[in-house]
Amino acid sequence: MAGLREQWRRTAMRTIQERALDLFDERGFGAVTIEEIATAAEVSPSSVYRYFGTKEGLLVADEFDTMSAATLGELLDPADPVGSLVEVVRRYESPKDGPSDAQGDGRAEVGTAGPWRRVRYFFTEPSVRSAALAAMDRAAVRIAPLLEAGGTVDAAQARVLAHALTFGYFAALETWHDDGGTRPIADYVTEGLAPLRRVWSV
Amino acid sequence: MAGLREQWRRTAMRTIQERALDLFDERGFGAVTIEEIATAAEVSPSSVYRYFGTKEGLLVADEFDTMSAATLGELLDPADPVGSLVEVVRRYESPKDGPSDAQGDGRAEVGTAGPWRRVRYFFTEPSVRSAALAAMDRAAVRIAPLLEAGGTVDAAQARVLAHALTFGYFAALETWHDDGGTRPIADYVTEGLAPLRRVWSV
DNA sequence: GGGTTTTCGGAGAGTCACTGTCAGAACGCG
DNA sequence: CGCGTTCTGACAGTGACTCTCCGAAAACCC
Repeated sequence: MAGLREQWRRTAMRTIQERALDLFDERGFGAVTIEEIATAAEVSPSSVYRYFGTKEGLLVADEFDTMSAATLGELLDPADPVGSLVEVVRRYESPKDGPSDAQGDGRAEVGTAGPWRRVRYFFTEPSVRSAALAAMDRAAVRIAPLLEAGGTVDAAQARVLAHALTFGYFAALETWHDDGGTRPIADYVTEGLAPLRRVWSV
Repeated sequence: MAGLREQWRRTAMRTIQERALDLFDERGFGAVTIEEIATAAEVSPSSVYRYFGTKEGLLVADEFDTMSAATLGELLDPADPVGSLVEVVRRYESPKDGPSDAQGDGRAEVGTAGPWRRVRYFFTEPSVRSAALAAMDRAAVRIAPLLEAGGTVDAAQARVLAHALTFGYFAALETWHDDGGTRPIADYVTEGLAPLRRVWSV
């Protein structure tokens, strides 16, 4: 099913991202060129653009972008979107893949390993932050119709609430980052978005 | 008080923006270079960058960015931020400066004149949209501490709610734009953000 | 398994947004 | 009018990003 091409494409993308992260961590985002990343990953600069579109795209690869509408619909409960969001975060933030104790030294720290390694740049590099905001916006556009299907709000309100959810998540993520990334992200989302729950309470 | 320099700077900025809008409307955002804008406005490209930073900055000149914290504090009521936002929009959207009937033909249309002329590009040019999102984000960062001072939420929640407000406004603005821009923006904000009011209701 | 089609990565050239630096000019002030 | 400050324009440079073309390898068909 997964052809050779598709398979190689995935591994290539992962290695490109890892090499890029290595270079970014070493010398800073701005001081690394696409050409250097391409050389380090043993691909052409063209491929980096084909895969990720922009330099920021190397860090902001939105999982929601590739997620089908059906899958998204399963995850999100229109009656309790905040709860659904927390659940998604909690599931994605599994101990194995999460940032906690990735090096076995008993300490969790932002940017050491796991899928959250890249998140650090969301809040330190302005251009990356902007790209992350754009990703949140795209997610909101896809979530809005699902909220509308819930029934209690119209299309315009669903659009507003979808943005409130995704960017509220972003804000919670920043608080998590500012805190040093030790406690689970899901906790920050739960606490930070608590006031928003009132919107959907009877 | 306003020295000659400051005065000339302001008029220069306005003419640059107007020339830029003219060119954008005529040939599209992507097809116009900074150099062409500079030539049309009879300034150097350096000045364009000095004034606006980026090409998108020509369209996304955020009023909140230049607004002092004190002024912002006066406008925003922590007990009813949604109402404050509606009030600010209503005041800014005065009939004279607004998009309504600017040509005296009895029709209001998006992008014909007034301060809302540039808003059209927020929702048609991806890079401009991204810049607008970044401006909303900056506004949220400034608003958050004011919400916290209200007393009912902590810092993390204030950050979430500030983002919910600013990006909710953005969403309402898009609905307004999609509708053709005939009805007042304040109406869209009022209706779109209505569910968010529940957050602050007793 | 051989021939055809389709797809995809690499190479190269080109555009343009954006960043510095620097010298000169205009302004503000005494 | 003279002096220090501030702003402007000119210039060169960097690098992100786009576009096009070509060869190779995978996918498809028999």
